[in-house]
Amino acid sequence: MPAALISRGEVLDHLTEAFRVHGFEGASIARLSEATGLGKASLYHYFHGGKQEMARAVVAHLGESFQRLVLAPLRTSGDPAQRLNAMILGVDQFYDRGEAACIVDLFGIGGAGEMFREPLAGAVKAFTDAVAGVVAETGLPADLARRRAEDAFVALQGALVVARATGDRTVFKRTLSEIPGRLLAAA
Amino acid sequence: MPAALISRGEVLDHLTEAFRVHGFEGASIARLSEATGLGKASLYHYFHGGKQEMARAVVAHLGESFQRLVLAPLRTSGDPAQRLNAMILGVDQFYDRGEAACIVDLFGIGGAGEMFREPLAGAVKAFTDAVAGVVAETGLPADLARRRAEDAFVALQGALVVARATGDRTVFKRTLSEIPGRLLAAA
DNA sequence: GTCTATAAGCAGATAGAC
DNA sequence: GTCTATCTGCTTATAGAC
Repeated sequence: MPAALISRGEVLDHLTEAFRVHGFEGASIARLSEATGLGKASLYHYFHGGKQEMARAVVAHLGESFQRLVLAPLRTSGDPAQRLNAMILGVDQFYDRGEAACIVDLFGIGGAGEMFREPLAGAVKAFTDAVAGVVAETGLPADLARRRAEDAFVALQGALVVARATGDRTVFKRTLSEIPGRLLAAA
Repeated sequence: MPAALISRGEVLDHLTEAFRVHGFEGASIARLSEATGLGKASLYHYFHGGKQEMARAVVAHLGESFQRLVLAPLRTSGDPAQRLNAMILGVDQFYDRGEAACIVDLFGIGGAGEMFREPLAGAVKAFTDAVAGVVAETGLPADLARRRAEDAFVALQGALVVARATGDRTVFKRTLSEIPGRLLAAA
C-alpha cells in the first residue's frame, strides 16, 4: 500500500482552483491533471465517476468551507453586528478577496447547471436564512430581514462578477464593507 | 447569387441565444449550427474567423441592443426619475425578464475572459457613467452618484446570477423595481 | 497509487460539389 | 449560400505495467 503523493484534501483544493478559473466546460481533464500534478489515470483512480464526480466533490468541498467560514460565524452567540462583521470577513476569505469566482455563478451556466442546481440553490437558501435570522434578532420584521438578506447575497454575487469583468476588486471590497450597515439600518 | 435563407440579423439573434445559454466554451459549433439552422460550413461562410468571430459579433450585437434599450433612455431630456424608470424597463427587456444571462458574466469566465475583457469592461463603464450622470443631475455629489451607479450595476448582475441559480426570477423583478429609489434617495 | 500508452468520440475548421 | 464529407487535434476515459 504505497503512500499517496498528495492528500485528498490537497487534490480537492487544486481541482477547486482550476474549476473556479476555467468553469466546468473549460476545465479539461488535461488541465485538472496539470493543476493537481497527478496523471490523468491517477485522477480517475481518485474519482471513478470522472469529471462529473470531480465537480461534485468540489461542490461538496466548497460547501464545507462555506459552512465554516461564512455560516458558522452567524451561529455564534453574541452581538448581531459583530456576527455579521465576522461573516463578512469569512466571505472575504472564501472568495479570496474577490479573486475567486463563485461556484453558484460558474456552475449555473451551461451543462453543469442542471447537475448542480439543487445543492447550489440550497447554499443560497442557507445563507439567506442564516443572515435573515440574525437581522431579525435586532427587532426588524421577518419579511424585511429576509429581503435584506437576499439583497446582501445579490450584492455579493454582483460584486464578484463586476470585479472579474473589470479586473478591479475595489468594488468587491466596498460592497462587502457596506453590507452590515445595510442589513442593520433602521426600518 | 442565391438568396440567403436567413438574414444576418437572425443568425446573430440565434447565436446570441446559444452563447447566452451555454457560455463560450459550452457553445460548440455543432450547437451553434443547430441553433441557427445553418450547416457548419455555412456558419464559416458568414464568419471566416470561426467561433471567435461569432462571439465577437454577438458581443457587438448585444452592445447595440444595450445602447438602444438601456443607455438611450438615460440620454433623453426629461425628469431624472422618469429616465431611470425607462432605463429599468430597458434592462428588463434586455435580460428577458431575468431569463437571459449577461454576457459580461458569461464571457468573464475561462478562455473567453481575456478576449473580451476590454469591450465588456467598457460596457460596465458606459452604464455607470450614464447612470451616475443622471443621478448627479438631482444635486447629489458626483462621487456618491458614481458609487450608487456602481451599486445598481452590481445589484443587476447579482440578481441575474441568483435568478439563474435558484430558477426564481422574483429576486430579479424586485431588485429592478428598487433600483430607481436607491439611486435617488436623499443623501 | 502512479504512470505511459491508447482507445473512441467530439471539437473546431476546411474542401469541394451543387 | 448551402450542403456532405473529411481532416486534425483535443476531449474524456480506460488498460495494463510498475
